[in-house]
Amino acid sequence: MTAIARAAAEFPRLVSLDALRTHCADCSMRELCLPLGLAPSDVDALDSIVQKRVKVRKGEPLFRHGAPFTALFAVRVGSFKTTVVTDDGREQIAGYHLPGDILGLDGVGSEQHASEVTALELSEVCTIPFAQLEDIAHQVPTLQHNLHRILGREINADHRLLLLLGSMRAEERLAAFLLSLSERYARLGYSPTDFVLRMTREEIGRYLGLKLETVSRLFSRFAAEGLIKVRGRTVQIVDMVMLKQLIGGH
Amino acid sequence: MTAIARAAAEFPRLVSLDALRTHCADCSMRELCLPLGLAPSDVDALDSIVQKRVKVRKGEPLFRHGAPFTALFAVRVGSFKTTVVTDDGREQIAGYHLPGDILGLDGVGSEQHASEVTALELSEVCTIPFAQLEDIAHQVPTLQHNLHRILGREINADHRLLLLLGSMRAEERLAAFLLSLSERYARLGYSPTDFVLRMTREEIGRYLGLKLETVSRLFSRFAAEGLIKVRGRTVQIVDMVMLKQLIGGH
DNA sequence: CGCGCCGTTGATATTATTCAAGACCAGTGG
DNA sequence: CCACTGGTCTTGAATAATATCAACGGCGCG
Repeated sequence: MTAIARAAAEFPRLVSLDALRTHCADCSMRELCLPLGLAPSDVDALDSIVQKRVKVRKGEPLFRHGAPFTALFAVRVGSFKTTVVTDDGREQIAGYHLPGDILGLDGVGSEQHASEVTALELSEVCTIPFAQLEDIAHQVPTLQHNLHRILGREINADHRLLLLLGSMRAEERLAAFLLSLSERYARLGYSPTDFVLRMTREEIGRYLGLKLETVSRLFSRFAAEGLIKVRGRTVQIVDMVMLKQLIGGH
Repeated sequence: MTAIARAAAEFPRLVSLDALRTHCADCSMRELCLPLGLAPSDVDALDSIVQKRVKVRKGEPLFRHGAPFTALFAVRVGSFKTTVVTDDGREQIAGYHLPGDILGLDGVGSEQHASEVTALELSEVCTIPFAQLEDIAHQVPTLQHNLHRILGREINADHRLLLLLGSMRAEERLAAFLLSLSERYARLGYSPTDFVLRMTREEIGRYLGLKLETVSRLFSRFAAEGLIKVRGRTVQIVDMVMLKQLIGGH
């Protein structure tokens, strides 16, 4: 593991204290977020409604199940989980979110959030009031189009998870999970092979539709088979090819 | 050949397109579909881009996995399924669709459809070219808002299915499936207790993440317990209360 | 009438869960 | 500095749930 990759994985980004407002134009997530492809003047328009950064501490909710839907959130720093619950309290984690991701999309379909978003570590988001976003999107076709694409990509991500939950065996699920994290970290400029999980075994299980013991056993087995190295939440992918072959190996 | 291509081939030019046009204003699905809450003049604007009805025969695809995304479709008559597939060919059914539902939302996130939609019986859809829909939505805020809500509701529906697949036992899944169908038929003005399934046991299984034998056994068991009556695909819900209690009964 | 798909049911195998015990690890206070 | 504590993680053994394999019945359609 390189020092840079390790540092990036282990420490949340430092936040400069002097900037009170978020400026999309300066944001390192610009190209992964809503402003993608916008003209500078349109980025300013978007900027004007984006409220200043909000810090969320580890374990704290950004919004709760049933809360009124007023805004979307863009992850700047840190990571989050989205959970859905049954009437009798069982939970399913519908997604893990990294910088650049947009949170709260589940509220777009109704007046209330059907899910709950919680920080997995000290994190930071930009708040984007939805009514105002719709107004500006109405004037800026590219922004409207970006919003559509973000909603559409959420649907695609959910479909991939449905496929995983509905048709894959436990070992395939975990392999797919690790590979998906790898890919996402790579896209953010981090190491695709070395990273630190931000969630517990139980949370991984609630995402993959498995019990925590099953997840733990699989980590041990993957390590014994030389596919990965694990030490607690630190994971190193040793044999990416085999891991990929594992999916679809019936 | 997809249904659209066939329709284009089958209707010669001498047939007046106007006569074949769908008019949202007259459509019985008006209040369940995109035009909801639109002023009459705005309905006309939407009408102007909605292409003539397309018939899709049983088992035929409306569009295939990987096909370029150009349009959304509104179900007028009949029913459809949306399927997602793994690289190695395993399928998951992500949704069943009834009149008033909008199909093809999975394409909004990219240039191509990630899923495939197939008719379960002789069905009929309206084709809504997406680029033109975005244009009109740009002029009609209510329509833009409706589009957002439709995308958002798809996310909510997917989340409910994730919850089902990730956290429910087989019997709970089937009960939830039957209750969800019941509710949707009721909303369409049909009986909430008596309906005919349009899909095979295997398709139900691919939706619920179960094998067809398991689905069949559960139907038999529910019938033996007096919850439902089954004859082939004809289902009658006898004890709605018990069926609801079954979910979350662990 | 017969063929093919669909559905049911039984016996068995497999997979993942449950229950249980203990190890590890970081933080805390004596 | 060390023991203590609570949460997390690992591992084993027994159990439960669902899948698999297999046979057969039935219905609808050509």
